[in-house]
Amino acid sequence: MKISTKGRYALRTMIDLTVNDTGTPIPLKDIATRQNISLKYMEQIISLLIKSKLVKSVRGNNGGYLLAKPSMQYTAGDILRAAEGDMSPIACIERDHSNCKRADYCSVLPFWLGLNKVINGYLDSVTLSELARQARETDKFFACEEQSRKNK
Amino acid sequence: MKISTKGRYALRTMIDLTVNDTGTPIPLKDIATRQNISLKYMEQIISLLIKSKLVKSVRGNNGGYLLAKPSMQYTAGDILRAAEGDMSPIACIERDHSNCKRADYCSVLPFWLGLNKVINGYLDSVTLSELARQARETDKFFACEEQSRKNK
DNA sequence: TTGATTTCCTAGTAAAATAATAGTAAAATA
DNA sequence: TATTTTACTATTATTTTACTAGGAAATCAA
Repeated sequence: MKISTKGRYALRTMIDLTVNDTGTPIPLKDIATRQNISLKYMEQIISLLIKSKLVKSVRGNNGGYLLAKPSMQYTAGDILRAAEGDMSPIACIERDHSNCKRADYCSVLPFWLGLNKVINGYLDSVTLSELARQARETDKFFACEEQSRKNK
Repeated sequence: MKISTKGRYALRTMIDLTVNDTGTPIPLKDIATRQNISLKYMEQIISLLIKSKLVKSVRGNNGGYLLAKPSMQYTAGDILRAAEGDMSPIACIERDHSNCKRADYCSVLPFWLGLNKVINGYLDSVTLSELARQARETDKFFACEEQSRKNK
């Protein structure tokens, strides 16, 4: 049960956008360089954030990306759910839990719902601004990179 | 970030062993039939539980499997960690978090450690006997089966 | 001691997911 | 018009998942 690079890179992207915010659009190339992530892969990940309206984009020369709202107003859950699609630990309880036809009979469902609750509860208790603050405190902004193919 | 069939089947196996406990070994064939899971796949999963000493096995005719201790003394975390290998949300913090060389500089690590804590804290707050009780209360013991290949 | 049953162990494999790479079109600006 | 940057789509290598398969070893009952 691991969070994929999509989620982790998305979080780092959002933190980077916050920490390096100057009011003008930040080109993805800058973020990719700072975070040492492939630009092309990054494009796909940020497109997920665009679709969920977490970031605004400006095309063309001097274009780039901007947070859609103040960093206080994002939770880690918002970002991870946008990137990973869903943060529920089992398929049965994605979005509406109308997924599993056996839900009415499933004796384990309450247990999974409880797990889902503590996970998303925690994720939504942490704001992007808090993550950015911690990143600013750390001298340089590094993030865990294990499990990416590139670094093996 | 999903729990795989290994973890889910392992949990169902342990619940089945508890609910159907009579003191004598329960053959895996019986569990596989009741739970509608491939016997051969089940063998691999229960071998993980054997290795972690969660169940005892008796070979030969009239053989089968037994809980190694009272169901009160297992947590869902014990079972899922045995089956899934680890229940930490990112590789950096598996077992000892000596995995990631950049741990000292990682500004996101505290966030992931927090997530890890709420996940495993929850998993360890639920006992097998509690899960078995809920299974007994439900008329028939069903468990969610979505996401397995067989059922698609 | 033979046959049936059951665990144990290892290898193989199809499908899906992951983590990218690649190319090109469209927009914007200088 | 050249350059920069986002936007979109396709392709691909690798890994993981979820099995299937076969046979050895142990145990018991007849």
